[in-house]
Amino acid sequence: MDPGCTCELCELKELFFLNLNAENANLICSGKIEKTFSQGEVILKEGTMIQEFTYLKSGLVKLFRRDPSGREQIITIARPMDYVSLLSVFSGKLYNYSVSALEDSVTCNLKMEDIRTLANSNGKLAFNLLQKMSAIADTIILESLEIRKKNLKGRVAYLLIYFSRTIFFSEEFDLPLSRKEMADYVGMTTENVIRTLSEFRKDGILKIYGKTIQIANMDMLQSISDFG
Amino acid sequence: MDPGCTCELCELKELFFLNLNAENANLICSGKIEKTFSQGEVILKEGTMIQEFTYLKSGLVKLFRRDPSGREQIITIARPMDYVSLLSVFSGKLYNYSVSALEDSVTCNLKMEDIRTLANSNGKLAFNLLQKMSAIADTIILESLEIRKKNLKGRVAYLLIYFSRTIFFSEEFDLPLSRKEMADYVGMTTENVIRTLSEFRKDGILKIYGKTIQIANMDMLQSISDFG
DNA sequence: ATCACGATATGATAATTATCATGACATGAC
DNA sequence: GTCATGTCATGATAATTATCATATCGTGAT
Repeated sequence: MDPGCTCELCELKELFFLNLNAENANLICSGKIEKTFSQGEVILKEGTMIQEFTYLKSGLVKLFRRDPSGREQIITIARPMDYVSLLSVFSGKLYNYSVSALEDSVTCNLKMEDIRTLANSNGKLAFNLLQKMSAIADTIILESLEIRKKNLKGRVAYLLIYFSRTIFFSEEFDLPLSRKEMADYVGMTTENVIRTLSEFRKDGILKIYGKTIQIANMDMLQSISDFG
Repeated sequence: MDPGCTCELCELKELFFLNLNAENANLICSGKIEKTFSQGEVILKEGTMIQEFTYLKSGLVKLFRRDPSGREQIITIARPMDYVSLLSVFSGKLYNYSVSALEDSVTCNLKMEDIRTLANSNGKLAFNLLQKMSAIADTIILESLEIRKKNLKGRVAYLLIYFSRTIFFSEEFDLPLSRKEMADYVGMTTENVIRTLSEFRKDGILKIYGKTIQIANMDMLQSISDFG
């Protein structure tokens, strides 16, 4: 009954099984393809056709786009249980952003056509997808607004707290991004990201060992993020 | 057969009639309530319960939220044919943004419960809603990313082009926002918005008569927006 | 009409942020 | 191993942007 979808903890699977009968769930599951990506590999490329619904099974990825001058702008970071396909998947024909692997990652790919057909004939499934999409879009929009209104220190503080609370669930973690990528994320220069991190270190807010960050004073960091 | 939905050009109505049978379309239409708002009036308030699906029938509105310090941050501007209810409507219980009227506006309000019920039982409707939401979220996210990466001049130029192309379809228009609101939109100070406008005027890019703006050199404005 | 008030406008100055330069330090290619 | 390359780091300087001060203009209230 479930030949293709043997993964544990697949939110998507749950979604389908709650809303589809065995036959249709089977259809989806048997059509899925898993793909493996090493750190740094491109998973989806801006401007290419949307043909699959891509779900992140393990790993960590960044969504980004490139402006005409070639500079990268990071939209968000996604971990498993978030959809990777979210922007434009249901509205457009082409991806308007790229996705690449920050850690070794595995995706689960379903045919867009299957999802479309099933959603069209199954209100509950479509409505659940709608809720998920809405929640994800909400998060990204609010995140973007937060970043936009903060000053540099506030942005770096916000990003560190985001890693700590949302991605790693720990006050000590390995930065998944280079300083340059952090800069691309929050819209500042690499030098200033480095400088700000150094400053936080000097102020005793952080302990930094290369890529490893330990938040030594979360209260202070939080207030910098809130105030900035 | 269509007692309550007599408006012309209602994208929403079209959506429903394409996907619902007469009986259900009727259910939706007869339950709708129209509300009129004067310029400046609050249509939806951040933090309140989401009970209605609100559609803008005429006028122009701004979506915004307020940070703890009381400063307003404008998320986007919506004209008729855009959904007003979009963020969080399907994902949350409370609005996480406010909406107020920039011009005298009329909204068409449907019971959230009705939409939810119908969408759950009608895949096509839910899928169409999904596509609309996805497109709107996309637009807002890309808009926000554009603004975030530009410098002040670029932001003001971007905003003016946005008004010209997307809202008013003319190179001459009355600004729907005060200088302060423009500042809240693009995340800069009121003084700098004013200064930038003055500079554009001195450079012959704009002609400014109070709230009335005429774009005299669109090419130049475009390249400032692109480059900035 | 006068008044009060907010919006618009401009200048001076301070703070923030970017750019440029330089060097240390890793890491992979060879 | 050496070399090249890219990341991390810090300082000096330039450019951008915010803050503060002040003045004008328009508009609604009285």
